[in-house]
Amino acid sequence: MDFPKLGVWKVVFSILDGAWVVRTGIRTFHNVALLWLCLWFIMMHGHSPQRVVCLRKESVSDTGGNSMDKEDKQVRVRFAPSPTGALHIGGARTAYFNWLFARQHKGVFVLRIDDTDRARSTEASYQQILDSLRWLGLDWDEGPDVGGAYGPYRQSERMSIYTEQLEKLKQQNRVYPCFCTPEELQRERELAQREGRAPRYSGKCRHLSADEVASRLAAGESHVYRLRVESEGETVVHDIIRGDVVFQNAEIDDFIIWKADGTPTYHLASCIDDALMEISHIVRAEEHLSNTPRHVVLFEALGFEVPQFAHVPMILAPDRSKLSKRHGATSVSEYREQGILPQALINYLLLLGFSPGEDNEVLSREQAIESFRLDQVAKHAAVYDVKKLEWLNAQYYRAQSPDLVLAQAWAGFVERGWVAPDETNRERLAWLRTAIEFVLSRSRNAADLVEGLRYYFQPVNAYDPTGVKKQFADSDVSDRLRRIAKRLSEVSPFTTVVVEKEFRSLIEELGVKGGKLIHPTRLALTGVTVGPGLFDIMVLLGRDECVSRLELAAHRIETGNVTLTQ
RNA sequence: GGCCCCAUGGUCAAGCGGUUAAGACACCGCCCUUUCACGGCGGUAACGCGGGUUCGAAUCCCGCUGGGGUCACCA
Repeated sequence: MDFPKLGVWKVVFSILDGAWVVRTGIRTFHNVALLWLCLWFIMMHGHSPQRVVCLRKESVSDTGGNSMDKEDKQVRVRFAPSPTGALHIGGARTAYFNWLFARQHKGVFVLRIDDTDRARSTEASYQQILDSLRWLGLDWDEGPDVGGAYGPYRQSERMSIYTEQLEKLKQQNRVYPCFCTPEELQRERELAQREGRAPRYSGKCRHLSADEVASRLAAGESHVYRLRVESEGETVVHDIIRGDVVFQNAEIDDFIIWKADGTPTYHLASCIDDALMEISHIVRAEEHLSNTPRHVVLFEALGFEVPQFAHVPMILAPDRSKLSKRHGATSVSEYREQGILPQALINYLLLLGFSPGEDNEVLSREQAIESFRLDQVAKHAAVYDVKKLEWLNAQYYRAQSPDLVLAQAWAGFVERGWVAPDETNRERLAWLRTAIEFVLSRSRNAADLVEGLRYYFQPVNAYDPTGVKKQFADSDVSDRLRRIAKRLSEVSPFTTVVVEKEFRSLIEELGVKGGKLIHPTRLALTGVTVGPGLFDIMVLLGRDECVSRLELAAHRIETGNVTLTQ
């Protein structure tokens, strides 16, 4: 929008203002005056109010578009975990946002392993991170295992590249060797802390004479390299989520970019890789925001273009502290072990810090790609809520077909001895499928399913205590159970419709309320008070089993053994 | 402590100067039902505080408070 038009727009908006006043009620003389002014303006210019509204809508859609689409530069984003532990849910979300952004812009999602810390990096962690990402369905286009034109993708394999870039900086006198020992620096930091100063490097080695540097280097004295940072001016980080963030250069000290052991620090390696891998947008956790001015300075020192940044907020524990082990599951693999479905976890992660709009919060990966907007990611940290994750999991879990659930749960069934590993009996499998179908709608996860299925496979050795109090209390309850058993033993065919008919006729004969028979029967048959429809359970259990369980329960009630059994 | 970021119900989160301040989870009722779950209907519950700017502020500005991050030869 060019400048002269702005004035016109201002007037247009004033008119809209006036229209608002009319609708919301005229309260003040001022508003009345404004209304007349508006009417006058409209008449003078021959605009109807509808026309004006129309103009505004156009202006909104003009400025509301996604500016990314206009740039033809390819989107390249990366997720760069350090293999020093499991993939954290915070990391998973960062990876997901990167992935979404890449997929949405038909860009490239790069997986890079930031393992410059050789002491803490482990192969097991590397494998676990890859497994977790795959499980979540976050596929990468370039990475250590799949290769790509910008490899290698493990920093430990890129040492020659870093050395080369360091040489470049040395030649341009952008860095200088620093001989201060860690202990010395530690002492200085502590002193600064005590005196209330910012703990910043003093610059002691910055002005060493060329001779001294040469001789100390020749003597093989241990040293690091620091970047010369201008203390004048300011560095601006353009952040897609937060807008411009300004840092005074005086706040940035001559930070270390090369360690004494001859390896680059994270800052150096990361910037070199991002530049050389032509990363267009760095989407990473908020904890890096404070480091970003250093990175901007580094990119510039290296002579590289500065990529765009987006710092996504952190995920906090319910007490608003940093998420840690004591808050329960924090890694993707733990959720996986707990029976959380990847679709559910990924969906939940999206909702943490982003609102897809509309009312639907249960959305597929494809819908997520479509609705995701990086610039609309929340600025504030989110507290994670297991309850909502579990609810989402239930949504996905129940939506699965019984056959799929059967396949997934099979190993667990075998382990419990509920099915033979090589079961091929058609009736048995169909029966199992039906049992699952009835329990599935009442299950939030695999553990619920197992619980709901238990009594089909195991004898009832305990009865729910509150159920006993309520349903087994009547003096004639054991007698009723025996009569039910007797009646059932004569039912044929033993199918839901027939069983229910017989059951209900017995209710009538006895002249009691349905619940008086139904509830004790359920408890006798399953040991619990909840579950699928009673007649469905009966048919699945089979006539003989029902009869014997009813008689056993009756016997236990009569002998007072009902609460003692284990 | 310096610097940086942030602030709407218990939690997630709409909102972009005029709204009865959405929606979801959780919680509480009611309905459905042989129980439970699902589902349906309804309810409780929020703009951290103080100053401005404005006819009008959750929305813009300043301060405070609170939370978080960072200041490593970790990433």
